Amino acid sequence: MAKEITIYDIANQLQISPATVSRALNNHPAINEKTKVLVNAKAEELGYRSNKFASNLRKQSTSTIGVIVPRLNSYIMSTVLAGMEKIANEEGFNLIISQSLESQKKEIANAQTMFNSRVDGLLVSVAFDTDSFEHFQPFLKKKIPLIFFDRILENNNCPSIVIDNTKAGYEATNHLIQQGRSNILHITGNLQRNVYADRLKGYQQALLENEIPFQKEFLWETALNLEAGKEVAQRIKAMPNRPDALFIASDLCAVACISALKEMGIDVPNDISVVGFNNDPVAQVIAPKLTTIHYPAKEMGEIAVKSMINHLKGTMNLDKTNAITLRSELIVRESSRIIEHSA
Amino acid sequence: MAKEITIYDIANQLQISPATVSRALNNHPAINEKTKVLVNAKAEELGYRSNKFASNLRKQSTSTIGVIVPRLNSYIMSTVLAGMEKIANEEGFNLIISQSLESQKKEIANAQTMFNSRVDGLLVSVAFDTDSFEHFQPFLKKKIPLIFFDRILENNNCPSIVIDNTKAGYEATNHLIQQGRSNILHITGNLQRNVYADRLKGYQQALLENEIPFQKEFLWETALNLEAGKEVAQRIKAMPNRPDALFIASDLCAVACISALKEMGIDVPNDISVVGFNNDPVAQVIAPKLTTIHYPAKEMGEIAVKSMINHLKGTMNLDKTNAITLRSELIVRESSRIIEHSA
DNA sequence: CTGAAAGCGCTTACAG
DNA sequence: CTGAAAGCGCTTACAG
Repeated sequence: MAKEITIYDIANQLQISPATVSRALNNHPAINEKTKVLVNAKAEELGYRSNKFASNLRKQSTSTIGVIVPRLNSYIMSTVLAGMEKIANEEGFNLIISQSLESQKKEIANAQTMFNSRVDGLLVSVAFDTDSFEHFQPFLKKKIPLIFFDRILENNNCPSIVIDNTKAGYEATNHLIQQGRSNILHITGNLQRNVYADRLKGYQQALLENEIPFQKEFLWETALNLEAGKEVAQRIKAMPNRPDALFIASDLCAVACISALKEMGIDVPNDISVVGFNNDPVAQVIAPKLTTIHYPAKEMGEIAVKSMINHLKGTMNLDKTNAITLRSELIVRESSRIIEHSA
Repeated sequence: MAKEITIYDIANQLQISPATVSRALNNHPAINEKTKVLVNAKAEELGYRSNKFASNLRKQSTSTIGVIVPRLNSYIMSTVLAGMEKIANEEGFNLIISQSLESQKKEIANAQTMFNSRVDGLLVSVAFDTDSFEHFQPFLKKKIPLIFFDRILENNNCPSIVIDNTKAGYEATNHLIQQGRSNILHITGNLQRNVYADRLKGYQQALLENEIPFQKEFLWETALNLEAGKEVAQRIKAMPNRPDALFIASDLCAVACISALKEMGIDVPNDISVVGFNNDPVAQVIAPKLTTIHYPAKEMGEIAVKSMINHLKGTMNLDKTNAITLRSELIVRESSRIIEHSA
């Protein structure tokens, strides 16, 4: 293996000190422009590459941001991560990504790994069953900034980046009511999580405003995945009094449910109208096309990393920031349009 | 900020040398078991965490594997990454992930960042338009192992992890022929990429064996995304002699195309049967359900990282490995069954 | 089984 | 604008 070039090699060849080389390479304002040019040229010539480990060791910082997500392979999360990677890459930061696989236990292990990796900051969307903040305490103690996004933990003074799930839930439900529906079944995930709890709040609020009583039997907590969608359809089929609409907190689940309903001969939207959540690409390719809430996933990722980096650079202080709320949007398509069909 | 605990603190409190502490912490065989127990207990007590930067600097290795993918937010890639993360996490390695966004230019920049981050190994699936190996040469020169997966670059002595795309393409096409189809349109991506070139080979092979002439007009190179699927449907509608089957090298594109065809009143599978590729969850939730090739994405990610780590640890030498081929599988569903419909 | 000592490649407070 | 020197926290060849 060829020997690595260091700042000492550059310093020797240029007959200047390593300190000057280091400063020139880092574009230190006190260094003469000509020296900088010389140093950079020589660095290029020798194929120098900075040793981040020496630098990190010395500076006691890592330019690395940790990210813990429930899973990598969901539409929302992979899109959030794509946004995060984009900004981190542009800003010269590295991302260390790990997945909790919806288990608090794995999330705790991941948090510890992140801690030991000395990430400069941590971005977290929590698992289905996380009910403790304990594993994040070490970060706060060390003043390592911690930002929650999407699925957040409350009451811990950490900033969060979310959409207004209550508003989104309200709009989804209200839209169904405007279409003349009143027996609206709400299919959701673990209600311990803000995203689902808030969507439920919005659902209830819309019912209340329209003087439709909320029925516990019309609230189903599921895994919100493909399989859950099929099961929901089965259960609906068996109901003596079927709902006339569904508000399902995930598109993939909604689409699986619609597909199963159609196989049973139940017409969507005429027998049952459906609204999903996320604006997953899948929503556009089924028939009928799925009405849903657009979730700004890429933007959420970009803003999360951007906020973190600004905070780390000191250009923005997050300590006073409580929450950043992004705009979501109801997208009406055929799955909830009862009167007319699309051409 | 509380002061970080180092091995010197442990050494002082235990009245032994830092060298012994270091060895005990790393479970060095020469160290007395009792000493190890003592050191570990004290480390725990003081809240010690190893400084990876000092360790990496000294050891000249990083326990970090770089991954460059075309994009994070596709079903296949996010699933591959999920598999990679799982193994890396279990083995105590970190992953640095970046996306080329299908551009060679960005891929070059990412490769350089990986190089400067001194990854111990690099895993790459190349962009649509990558036509040079130049940006990977620095890794080979430094003997940093490089493994290609899914979209590979050939003739460079790097091991690759792939499925047998030719066989998969053959099976998909042959299945359509067995169903009585003979005007089979093949929708694919950039043919510079092995995955698409090989699927085409399989397609041609199946035609040849069945004495169906290959027609250039029945091979369409597209972006293989949702929009492309819609456009394909438009173009088909305008054709005087429409194909009776489609083999589309991506499920999402296939599903978008089916959806558009149905809106035009073209029946799938009776007018046109369709086979996709990947076994994206979306394949199961449309009507008709999509016949496709199951792509072992998670396994591919797991094997890629596992192979890399084994190589780095010296338990497996990759230098003689040319390619690891994973099993793919044709999954027949309704979109290509002409005779009978599912119950 | 343990220790003393050197060194990995940087950065920066201090001095000039 | 530049330099000398110390130190970040480890690991390991060498010695005993």
